[in-house]
Amino acid sequence: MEGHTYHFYNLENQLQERLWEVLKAEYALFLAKEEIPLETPPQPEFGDLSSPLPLKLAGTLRRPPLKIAEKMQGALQEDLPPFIEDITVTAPGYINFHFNYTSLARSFFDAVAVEEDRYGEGKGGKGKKIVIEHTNINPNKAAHIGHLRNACLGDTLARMKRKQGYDVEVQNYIDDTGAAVADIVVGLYHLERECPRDVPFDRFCWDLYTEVNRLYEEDPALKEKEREVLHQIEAGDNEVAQLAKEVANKIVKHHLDIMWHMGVYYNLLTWESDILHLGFWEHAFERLKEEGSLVYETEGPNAGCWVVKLGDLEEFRDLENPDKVLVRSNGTATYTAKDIAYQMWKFGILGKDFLYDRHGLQPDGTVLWTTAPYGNKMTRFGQAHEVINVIDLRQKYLQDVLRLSLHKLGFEKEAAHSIHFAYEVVSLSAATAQELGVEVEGDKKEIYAMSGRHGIGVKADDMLERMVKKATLEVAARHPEMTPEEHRKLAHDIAVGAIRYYMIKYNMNSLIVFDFNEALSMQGNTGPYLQYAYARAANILGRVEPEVAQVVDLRDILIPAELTPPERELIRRMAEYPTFLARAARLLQPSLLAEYTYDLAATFMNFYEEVPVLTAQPHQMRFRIALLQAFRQTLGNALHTLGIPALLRM
RNA sequence: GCGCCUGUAGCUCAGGGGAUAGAGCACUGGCCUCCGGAGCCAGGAGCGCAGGUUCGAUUCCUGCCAGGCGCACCA
Repeated sequence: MEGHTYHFYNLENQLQERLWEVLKAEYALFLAKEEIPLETPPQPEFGDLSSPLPLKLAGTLRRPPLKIAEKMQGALQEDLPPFIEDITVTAPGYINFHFNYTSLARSFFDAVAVEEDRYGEGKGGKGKKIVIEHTNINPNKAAHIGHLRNACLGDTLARMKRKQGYDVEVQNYIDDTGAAVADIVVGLYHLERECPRDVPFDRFCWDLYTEVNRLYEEDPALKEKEREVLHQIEAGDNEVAQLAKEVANKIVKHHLDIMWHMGVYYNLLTWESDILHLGFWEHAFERLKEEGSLVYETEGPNAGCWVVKLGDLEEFRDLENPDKVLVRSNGTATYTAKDIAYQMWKFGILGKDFLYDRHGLQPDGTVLWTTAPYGNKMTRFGQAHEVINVIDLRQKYLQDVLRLSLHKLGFEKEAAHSIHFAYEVVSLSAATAQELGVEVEGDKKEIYAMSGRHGIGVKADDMLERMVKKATLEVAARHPEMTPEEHRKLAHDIAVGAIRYYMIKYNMNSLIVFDFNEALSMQGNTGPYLQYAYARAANILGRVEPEVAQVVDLRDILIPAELTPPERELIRRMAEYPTFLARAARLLQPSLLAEYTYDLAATFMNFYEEVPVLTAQPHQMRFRIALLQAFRQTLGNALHTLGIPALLRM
């Protein structure tokens, strides 16, 4: 694509490219470049990177794999990236690439020197806008660790996509008109509960929500009150609706506060009440009726409803009643209907827009906007190429309905660009459930689901506070010279690192069984381990004599012809950062980047133990200082992508 | 009943058609005259079961077993 101007960037892609070319030239074979296998060999004798491609092709080419490997080896040698110094072939048919680490280091140093904190970024997303919706906590109670997983995943995803050049708009949807808020209003208004002065409002609501739901079961008349409140909220312009708005506002404040503590920021708050009052659905309804894609049923189970027919789609064929009702026989819209209108707005195809206002400045210095009943017109929001909804796996069916409905309603492109970022939920281990006072009894279950309705769950700020406390003890023990405030500040950053890493290190299909013991760990494969690696590197660099530091420049530092194994490993890992970042962003898989970053830190830890820096010979010391500078930059960039604070001391 | 997801070391998880399946925790034994021991090195132990496809399966397909979650004119 770019001729043969080699750069270590996407080292693997370049080798795939070369293999592809050779395949074309020698065998007139065309394979998808991503399908050309490359792997890290188990033994150093087999090189640094190798391909079993000949084995794969032996069948189709009807030749012994070893012969194919040898022929390809010959062709490959005619034009090699500078950091490949040798190609060997081993039985039964592997092509092995051996790096020239001095040349690789040169190329890598150049890139870091030029790009600095942008090292590793890509530009594949240039000119494309993505709307990412995450957090979306019902504004009726304190946030818990399940919400934390959602926010950490969503925020990391946003950071990764931004670093691929995408224009990312992060939205946090606030359902301020739903049953959840109504239940709190029932408690405050009808049961006349009051929040004690010394209790944070979100915590008070956590308990109130549980109480109200318990009372519903005992007293059906109270459940009637919920319906009444919902009607009043929808109608607006009354005392109850006002109270609901107040509740939602206060709770959202708490939610934003904890998320900001976690380093999670947003661009826009979208309020369901605005969607409601602006008539998003009614507007969409008219459009869809005009286009004839909605069906009015006159018979069958859905008689009297407007539906979207999903029965002929493969996903829904076997369902008992596959069609989705959007407008009930009483004329009201279902939740899915509103969701469709909202999704249409995100893509800029609704033909209607919100009004906007500044919500305020976030701690990172960016402005948070909000939809508002009496705001201003603005054109910058929505209009996405791609929409990613970060919602747990349990919503899969509904998200499928949403996407397929768009498809059936004639918005094929938008349907194809509607992505459900689905992740498994967080549950509680038996030990943690017990600690929270959940009745464990004799049923011996291993895991306990969290439940807002039943008040079962670990609150996000309890989690953070416990983590901070633990980290404070550690920091205070190590740094008696620092003030308690400094201890607390550092501990906070460590806690954020620990929690964020914990929340994204599992892949999305993996159910997190939350256990305090494990989650509070700061050893091994954890966030603080990454931060510790950074602090150690920074510590060495801080001890470099100024006159030495002056002469170390990544761009012209002399790189020894012979490098030690830990040096080579470190160079290789660092050079892989752009590849991993791009892959994690493309596959929407934050855990891949977490894993990479852990490997990078571990590789450095090994280097740290094995290779002296400040006590080495002058020329070697200078090179190793440069290596550490590059490491600090690379790890720092990776940490930034993960939203984990990089610390000079800890 | 139908659909989706998951079964890998004692525990929590990576990996994924190819050369000896990797981490962390826990356990055992080592490592500070040397840049911070939140660390490093070493050790034991594992792909749910049965078929199939393939030169090659832990990976792909089918069935079974076990667990989780979904399948509204609720939000």
